[in-house]
Amino acid sequence: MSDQTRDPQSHPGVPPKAAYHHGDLPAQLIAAVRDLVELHGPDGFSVAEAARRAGVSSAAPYKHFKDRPEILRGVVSEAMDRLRVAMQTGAAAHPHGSLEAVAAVGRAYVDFARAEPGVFRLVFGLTEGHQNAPDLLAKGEGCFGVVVAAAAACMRLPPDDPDVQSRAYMLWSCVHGHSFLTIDMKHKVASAGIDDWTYLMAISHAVLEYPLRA
Amino acid sequence: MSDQTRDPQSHPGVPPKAAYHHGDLPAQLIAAVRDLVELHGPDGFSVAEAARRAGVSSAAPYKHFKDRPEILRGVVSEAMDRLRVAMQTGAAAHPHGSLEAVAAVGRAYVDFARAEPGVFRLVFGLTEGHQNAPDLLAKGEGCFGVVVAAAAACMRLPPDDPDVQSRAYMLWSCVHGHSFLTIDMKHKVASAGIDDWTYLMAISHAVLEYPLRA
DNA sequence: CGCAAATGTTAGCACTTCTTACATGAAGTC
DNA sequence: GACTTCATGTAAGAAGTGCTAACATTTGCG
Repeated sequence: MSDQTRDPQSHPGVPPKAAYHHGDLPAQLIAAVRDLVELHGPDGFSVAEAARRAGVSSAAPYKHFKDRPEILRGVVSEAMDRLRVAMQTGAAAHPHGSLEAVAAVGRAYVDFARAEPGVFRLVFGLTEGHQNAPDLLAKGEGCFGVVVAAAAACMRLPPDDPDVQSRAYMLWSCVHGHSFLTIDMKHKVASAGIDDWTYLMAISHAVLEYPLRA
Repeated sequence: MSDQTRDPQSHPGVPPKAAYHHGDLPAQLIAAVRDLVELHGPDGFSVAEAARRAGVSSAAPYKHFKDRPEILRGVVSEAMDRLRVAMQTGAAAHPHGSLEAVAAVGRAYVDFARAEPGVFRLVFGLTEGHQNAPDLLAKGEGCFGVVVAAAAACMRLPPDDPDVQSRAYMLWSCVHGHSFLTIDMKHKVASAGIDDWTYLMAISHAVLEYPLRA
C-alpha cells in the first residue's frame, strides 16, 4: 500500500502534492464545475465528471456538499461575488455621479456575461427552485445595490428614493436583457449594429434623464 | 389477446380510444414536456417521465424524436410560434404606429414569460449548443420582426432603416430583461414598484424618441 | 389478401445521483 | 510514543436516466 499508487485513474497533469487528503477539495470542485459549465452549458455538468477532474472518487464531493444543487449554488455564490466586485470597480473608474460611471457598471455586467456565458446563465437560471437560498438572495441584492448607488449618485438623490429605485431597476433590466441577447446571438450581427458602450450610454441617458410619468 | 388490456400501466383517466397505436404521440409528448418543464424547470425534465405521462413506454419517444434535445427543440419551436402570434395580436389591438402598439408587443412578451416561465426560460436558455437549428433561428427572427415592424411604424421609417433596427433591438433587450427579472424575482416586490404597462410605455417612449447619438 | 413500414414493446448497456459501509490520514490526549 | 477521534477519502450498490437493439403489432398500400 504505497501512498503513490493512490489514484488509479488520476489525470497525469495533477501535481503529486496531496496524497490521500486533498488540499482544498471544495474550491477545486467548484473550479472544475465552473469549467464544465462553461464547456457544456449549465445543465451539461455532472458531479461525477467534476470529481474526476479534481482527481477524487465520485463520492468524495458529497463529503463537502449535500447534493448536486448545493454545488451549483456554490458556483453561483462565488460568481456573484466576482460580478459585484467587477461592477464596483467599473464604477470606481469614472467620476462619482457621472453617467459614465453608470454605464461602466453596465459594461462590467455585459463583460461578465460575455466572458463566462455559462456561469452567467447559471446564475440567472438557477433562481427556479432555489428561492430559499438566503445568501444568494442577499448577494443579488448586493449587486442591485451597486446599480442603485450609481444611479442615485448620478441623479443626486438618496438611494432609497422611489424614483431612483425605479430607474435603477429599468437600467438593470435593460442591461440584463442586452447581456442575455449578446451571449445568445453571438452568431448573428451583434446587437443590430450598436456596440456595448454606445448602447449603455444611450440607455443610461434615456432612462435616467427622461421623465418617467409621462 | 383482448384489445382492452393493452396497457398494463396506463393512467386510468386516459380515454380508451387508441389501442396499440397512439393517436398523436408527438403532440402529446411535447405537451407533457411542456407541463414538466413548467413544473420542475427546464433541466428537471426526463424523457422517461414524459413518456410515462403520455402512457407509453420509455422507448416510444425515440420513434418520433432523435434524442432528448430534439424533443426540447420541438417544445421551443411550438412556444416561439405562440409567442409571435401573441405579440402580433397585442400590436393589432392598438392603432397602427402608436406608442401603445409598441408597448403592447412588449406586454405580450412579458405576459408570456409570466404565464410560462419554465418554457420561456427554456426558449432562451436553449440557444447554447443549438445554434445549428435553422428553424429556431428563423422563428427568432420572426419574433424580432414584430418588434421592428411596430417600431418602424411608430417612427414612420422603413423597417430596414438602421436607426429603426438599433432602437428595436434596444426595446427588445429591455423587455427581455424585464421579463427575466420578473419571473426570477416573483418573491420580491416586483420591479421595484412599477407595473408592467408603466414600465413598457416609459421604455418605449424613452428609446424611440430619445436621440441615440448624443 | 399479403407484405412493408410505422409505431409500439421489452431487455439491456452505460452512465448518472446519492447512500452505506469501510479505510486512511491528521490532530489531540494521556 | 500509543490511543482515540474525526474529517475526509474509497469502493460497492440501489434507483433512475438516455438511448439502442431486437421483437411485436397495427396500419396502409399493392
